[in-house]
Amino acid sequence: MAAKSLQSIRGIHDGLPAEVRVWQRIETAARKVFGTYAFSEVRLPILEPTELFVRSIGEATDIVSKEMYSFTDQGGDNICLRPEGTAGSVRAYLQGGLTRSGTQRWFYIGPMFRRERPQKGRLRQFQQIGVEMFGAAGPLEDIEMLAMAHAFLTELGITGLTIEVNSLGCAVCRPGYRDQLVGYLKQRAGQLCETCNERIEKNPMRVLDCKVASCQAQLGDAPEMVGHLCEGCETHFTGVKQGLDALQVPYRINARIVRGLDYYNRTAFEIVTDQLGAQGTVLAGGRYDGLVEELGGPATQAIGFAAGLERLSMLLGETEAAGVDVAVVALGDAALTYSLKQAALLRSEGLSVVHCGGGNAKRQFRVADRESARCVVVIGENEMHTGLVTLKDMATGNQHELSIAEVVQAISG
RNA sequence: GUGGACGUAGCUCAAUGGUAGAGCCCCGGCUUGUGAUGCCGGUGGUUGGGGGUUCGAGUCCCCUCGUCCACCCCA
Repeated sequence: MAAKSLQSIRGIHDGLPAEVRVWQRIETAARKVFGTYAFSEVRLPILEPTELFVRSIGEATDIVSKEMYSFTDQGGDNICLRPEGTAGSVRAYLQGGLTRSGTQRWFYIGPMFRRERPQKGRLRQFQQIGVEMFGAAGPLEDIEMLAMAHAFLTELGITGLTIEVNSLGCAVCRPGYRDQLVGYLKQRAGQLCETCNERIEKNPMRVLDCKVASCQAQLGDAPEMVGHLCEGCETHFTGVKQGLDALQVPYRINARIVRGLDYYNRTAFEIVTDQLGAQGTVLAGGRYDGLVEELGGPATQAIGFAAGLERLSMLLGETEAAGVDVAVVALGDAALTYSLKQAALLRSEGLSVVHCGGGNAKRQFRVADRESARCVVVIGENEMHTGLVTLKDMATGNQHELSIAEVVQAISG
């Protein structure tokens, strides 16, 4: 608590070694699994024109209306820190001229920014692992997307997750359903909570998953989107369900999943846990068939999802530090330079080596212990003369005089 | 943006309005070529910051910053 004036910004945290180890575990799993589905990594800008998100996410959404870090730069351009990854991906897809290059399967890992009040599982700078597929027509891509998300979380060994799937309909069937729902809600407006009354006009589907018990009590027979799908959406949704069944991907229909962002249609899904308090959504996504065209490209069906790295991390627990292979203890000033050379030799063989800094033996062994070194190589004047080193196994306490080559053999083998 | 809880040593936490402490960690010694277990000693704090009440504030009041939890919303 010492230096008060120099703190990171509220809700923006440091990734220190213990945390980053867990992130890397997640990233490794993502690269492995997404690779098996032939997805390629993209690295996209963190700064984007503000207009991009206004046009894609929707001006009325909370993200755009109050959560974006946007500002005017020295040249007068209105730019912002990206609040999510899909809009930028679409922008890059179009800008890169890839609309005639066949299906694009992308994933990315990186920070996103939203100026919200921080709480459990919610930060102002957070990291997402996102996946986008452009040129994804049928239910088949939806199925593979869900299967890939499932495989990813399975690879991580996270249990207690539920895959929830819904269909949000499309421009054909959603408006009619919406009207019907609004009518239903208006009849019961008196019994609904204050926020739900605000939601009736702004985002009526959100009323369906209100947490207030008295609201839920009113909504038992509320109309649901899945009961009002047009023929195209119905066929699509049925195809998705059949495919998931065939692949034995466990899921349940949650007719009350709502997507906050304007661009979603048809398949929407969330993978949720009950272990993270109010922020139970660990991974979420869906289809956004209209967005590419909306942003000036050719009509292109697309689907994607994003997972919150920090939320996943909270479900995994600590990852043990790798620990160094060898700690070098140099005894006597005469052996210092020589010991540095021996350390370099060990490193050139690929071992991870810490030099304990010379000085008294006890201190150096304590350093070796704190570094969780598997072995200590002791180098003093005796060793300099014989050309050998003393290798001590820190677990057993046994030690022998060996050549460097034998040390490498003993540790690697 | 709204509401609630909290902020004391590097960490985890004590201290009826009356001299700021403990455990762990760290450093040193017992042992100048041997760690993790022992014993002895030591460093470390403007009690988040600022103001107020009081003879006296870590403790009470106000403001501010931050953390956590929830709402809103979302990964």
